[in-house]
Amino acid sequence: MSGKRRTQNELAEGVDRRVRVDVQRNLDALLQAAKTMFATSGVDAPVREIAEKAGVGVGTVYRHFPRRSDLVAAVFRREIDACAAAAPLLAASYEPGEALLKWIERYVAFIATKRGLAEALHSGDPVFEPLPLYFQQNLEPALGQLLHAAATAGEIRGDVDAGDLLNAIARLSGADQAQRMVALLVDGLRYGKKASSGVR
Amino acid sequence: MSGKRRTQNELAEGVDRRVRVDVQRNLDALLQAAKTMFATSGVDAPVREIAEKAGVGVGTVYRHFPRRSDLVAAVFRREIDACAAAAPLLAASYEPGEALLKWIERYVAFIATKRGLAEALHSGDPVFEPLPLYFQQNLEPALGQLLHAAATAGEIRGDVDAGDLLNAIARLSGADQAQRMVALLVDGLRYGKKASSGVR
DNA sequence: TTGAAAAACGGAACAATGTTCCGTATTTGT
DNA sequence: ACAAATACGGAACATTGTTCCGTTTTTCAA
Repeated sequence: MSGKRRTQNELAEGVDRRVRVDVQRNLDALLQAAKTMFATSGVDAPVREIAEKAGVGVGTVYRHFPRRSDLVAAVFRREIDACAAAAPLLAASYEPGEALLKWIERYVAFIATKRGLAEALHSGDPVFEPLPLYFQQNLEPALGQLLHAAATAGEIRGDVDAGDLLNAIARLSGADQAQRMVALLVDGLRYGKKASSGVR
Repeated sequence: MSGKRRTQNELAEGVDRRVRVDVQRNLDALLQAAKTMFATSGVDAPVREIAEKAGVGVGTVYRHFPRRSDLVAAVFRREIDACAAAAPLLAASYEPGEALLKWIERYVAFIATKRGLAEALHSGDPVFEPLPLYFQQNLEPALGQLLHAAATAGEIRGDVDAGDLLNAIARLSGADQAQRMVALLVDGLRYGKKASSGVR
């Protein structure tokens, strides 16, 4: 016992203790429970209930997610990723205009299942700060591609900002008439398009 | 003193005791305080603070307004009325298309000053039930007139529902890019219009 | 003017929730 | 197997909406 092993409090930097198994287990259970809870009761589901459903104490929740919103963010990150990933797939399978429409449809469906998310997303509440950022960084490029392609193809006008559109749709979704309102917005996209090839 | 006067506990129906002066005074103070509070801190301002600013106890607040949202509703009713009243005025002073645009502008400004209202308005929360109804009943006819007039003049399409548009704008407002998004929505209005007379 | 009934008042007390704290239990590395 | 490190659970605290009730104010008629 003389080599370069680390006794208890020997050093402090560059450790590599592997993550404890219970941590991973609890984190998974938590994320799973939260996902279910958010889908059924909305993003305002009480932390206590989520913790209980996951079989852990609230302390555990808050150690992993300092703020309630961090949990929300974590749960949605996955689905956001999935939604973003759908863009290139659609772009490869359909013509520009069609791909754009289909992706928006997908996006609307995603937002719709998250009762209260759209509201929380952009409502001054500082607690939900991380979410919009992640949304933007991931969904904006995805939509941007589709938008650009469609504009190049002359299907829509070219001066629409992906971020704006993302926000607008998110805000519109959740309403009873969301479908119609989004359709109206999409028509707005076509309003000043340069060519008028594919519109009937 | 024998006529038809009511002694203390004589009858129970059809009384006409005039409203107590303190009631009116407190109600005014409350409405005023709430209005200010909502404008500065948003509609989520704590009841306690509003009560304090008005110089009354929370009990008084709740006697007048059973639910927190009732207070919110009362405060906004006035401004909603004012906004609705602006429609016929604009209609009389401008041509259909112009009047519509100006009113929407007015409406956007109104919504913008109420941080959080747009979100609360249509967010499942049963507490804010009375608001949407009042909005609809007062603003829908107002916008409906303008919409109809503009459609008749061929400035916009004729299949747009006033309620839908009201909701959509309310949801869009509050965002940083609200201006642009609403503009996009308005362009959507013009998309399928029958004639193309006044558009440059 | 006066006094009792009616109405309203203020704020303590209660309930629901987010968040923090800390004594205890679990896991890890030797 | 043991000690240090880490994580755990849940009680306790803070904030806010809402209810309750003893006290105060106002009204009305004599």
